[in-house]
Formats: sequence, structure tokens, C-alpha cells
Amino acid sequence: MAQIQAIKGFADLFPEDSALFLRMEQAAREVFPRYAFGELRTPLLEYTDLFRRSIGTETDVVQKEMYTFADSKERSMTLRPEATAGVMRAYIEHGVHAREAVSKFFTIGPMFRHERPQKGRMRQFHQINCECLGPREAEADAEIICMLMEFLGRLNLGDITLQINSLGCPNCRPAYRKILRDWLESLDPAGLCEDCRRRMETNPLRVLDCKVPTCRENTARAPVMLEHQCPECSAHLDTVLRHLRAQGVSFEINHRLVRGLDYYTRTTFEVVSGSIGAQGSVAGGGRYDGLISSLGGPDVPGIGFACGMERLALLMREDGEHFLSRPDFYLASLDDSCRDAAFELAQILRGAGLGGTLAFETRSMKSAMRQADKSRARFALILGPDELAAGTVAVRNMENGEQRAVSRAEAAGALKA
RNA sequence: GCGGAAGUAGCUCAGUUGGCAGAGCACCUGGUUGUGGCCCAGGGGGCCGAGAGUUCAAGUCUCUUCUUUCGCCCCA
Repeated sequence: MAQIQAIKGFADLFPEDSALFLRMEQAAREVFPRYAFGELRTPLLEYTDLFRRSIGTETDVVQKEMYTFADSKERSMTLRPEATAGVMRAYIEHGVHAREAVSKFFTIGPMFRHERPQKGRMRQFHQINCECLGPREAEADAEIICMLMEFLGRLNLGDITLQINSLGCPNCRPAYRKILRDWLESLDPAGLCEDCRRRMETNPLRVLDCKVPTCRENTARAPVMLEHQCPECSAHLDTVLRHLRAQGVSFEINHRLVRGLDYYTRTTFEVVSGSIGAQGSVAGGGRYDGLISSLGGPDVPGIGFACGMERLALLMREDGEHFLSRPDFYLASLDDSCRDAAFELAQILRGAGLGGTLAFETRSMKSAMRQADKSRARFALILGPDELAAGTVAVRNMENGEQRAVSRAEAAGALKA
């Protein structure tokens, strides 16, 4: 215990790793604004009540996964376990609905859940989150899904699948819930796992989502949600799917797709990958028409999604590409007398927009070249007594080995050419 | 919260029935005047995750603990 260590489930991202995150953020900031989404940054810390009321007190997230503690005035605070709640709070608190009929926000940042860490799951993890508030129309669903797929498409993720389902609305879901529960109760209980027998009572929809193979077999012919929805919900989903087909966005209907958070209604979707182990869900979202009013805000519907950046990073890494950019130069002095001039030259180059390393110690030629090679710089710049006297610097192209003396005043231009 | 596996050099890992702490890669320095990658030579690097115990002797055996990892659960 002498060594100070990072907290379990909290990771350090070195430049090779953060380069992937940077690339995701850049893709998000390019794609989302074209759909009129603007970035909203909300606090990492909120009053615990916000999450209890939005995510649902019965969920695992609220019951056992939140980082909750009291501040000096004994108020219960929680590190955000997801982004939607904070966005909703900000939306309501600032009366945004009164200013505009449709609000579109994205947010990027860390979330915190006290779970057992494993592949693709950290206690501090990062999400890219989008919320579209205001429209009730199916076009909003189709648009945000198209946007998500366009965003993911920029990331070179390999095989991913978009799955869609509809959970119905408060008018038709209770009836389906009852039909499903009755059907489940007619089964031989021995065919279901312990969890499912419990879920049958508390949350029958979750039984469909069980991963135990025998449960899946035995519920294969369960009543299908989509066949028991009201005409409005059916029409809504049809419109969403029609637009996706027209846009060439491929998807599959997953009758078992049930989301974990209580506030979802109608359209739900998830993007999954088979190649990163058990935590294969890369993005997920859906419509939450009752959430804002249940938090004390106006009766404004919404739809949104979240993607897990650590999981995206796992998929991006597989194409083995270099995400770090190459420096322009590596500049070394061969003698102590040259170091002042080297420092000046490095600053001139940086002032001209070039990037690279200045070797602080005087190095031998061999060592300087080895360092230049290792830095992956495009050019090695060498400053020795000869160059110092002549007002030049030796510029070596590391790709082809071509080398020439260039006046120090013109070095920046030579590197750019 | 529940299971399985693993912690030895910066990284990947050897280490026999308990008996001097190792390799490869990486790093540094050289291989005669100031030139990288390949090759060769040399060098720096270790509380063997931590703490107890057994023993003349523990990297090795026992227990505890921490961490990592793969699953379950849940979720992005």
C-alpha cells in the first residue's frame, strides 16, 4: 500500500489513448452541428434526487451503482451516472422550452458508476450523448438515428448492427405487460432462470432480455410487443423505419430489445458489436416522452442516445492505425555553444506553425539521429559549430535521407515546402 | 454484489522437488573526424503487488489483503 495507485475502475489516458477520444470528439463536433445540435456542458455533480426521479428508483443504476455522498451541509450529492438527467434539469431550470420549440443538445464527458470493472466497462467512463427535445414526430426519431449512424460511420468500427424496437406508450404498454405476464405464468417455471421468475412479477418485459439460453428458447414464442401496440405507436414506428430504409440505413427489429432505464417510451434502439466481448453494446437510446414532465417540467417529449467512448475505442484500435500525428522536426545541438541558437530556432519554427522537439541536452550525432528517428519527426535539424558560424542549420529529410544546409531564417519555409 | 484466472524489469513472460533474480523487446552508450532504421558490443534498470505465517532458507508452500483481467448481474 506504499504505492499510490489510481482508484479502481478509474483509468489514465496517455496520448496514444486520448488520441482516439480526440478523434471521436472531432467526429461528433463535425457531424452533430449539421443537424443543428449544440454542445451543452452540465455539471458532473448533481443533487441525488435528480437521478432518483429521472432514472427510476427501481433500477440497478440508482439502487447500487451511484457515487453518492453528503456535502458539508448534509445534502446528498451524486456524481452523474448518465447525462440525460442533467440535460433535462438544465432544460427545465432555464425555461428553454419557452424560447424554442425544438432544442437539440449534445454533451461529451465522464460518467460514474460503481460497477465491477471489466472489458469496456470502467467506473469512470465517457459518453457522447445527444438529446432532441420538443418534437413528438417520428421524423425526429429517424433523424437522430441517421445522425448516430453517420457519426459511427466516420469511426471505422468494422461490423456493427443497429437494432430497433418500440416499447409502446402509457396507453398500450400496460395491456401488453399484462398479456406477457399472463403468458409467462402459463409456462413451466422450471424453464426460466431464477432471475426471470422474479422479473416476471417486477418487470416482465425484462424477461425477454435475459441472456440465459434456456430462457431465450422458452420465450421464443412469447407475445410480441409490436403486435400489441396502439395504432398511434405502430404508425410512429412505421414512419421511423420507412425513413431509415429510404436513407439506406440498415437495421434489424429486435423484439427483445428492452432498455434498462425506466423513462423510455416508443422507439428504442441499440448499436451492438460482436467483437468486443460481453459488453457489446456500443450505443443505445430511445424516446422518453414522459421524462421531462415527471421531473416537474413542461409536457415536452424527447428522444436521445448515448454512446460509450471506451467501447468505441476498443473497436477503433482494431484497425491498427496510428492516431498520433507526426511531428515536423527534431532539433538537436552538437555542442554546448549551439544551444542558445537552437532554442531560438525551435521557437521560430513553432511561431511559424510547425511542431516538434528541441533536444535540451547536447547530443552526439549518432544519438541525435536515433532520437530524431524515434520521435517520428519528418525532419531532423542539426545545429553544430559549423552551422552556428554559417548561420545555417542542417536539415535532413528522415524519409529519404536527403540533407542540405538551410539558412536559419528560412528554415520554416524549407520544412513546409 | 457473485464466480473463474492472474500479479516477477517500462512491456511480454520464463523461473524445475523451496537453494545466488532471468530472457526477449524497449531504453541508454559505444562500434575512431558530424549522420537514424539493420547488425554487433556494453550498460542502466527489481521490496518477485502488499502484509502475516511455515522453514536453516520462500519468487516458489499456507493464510489475509490489494490490484488487474474474463464472465454473471446491469448497462454505453
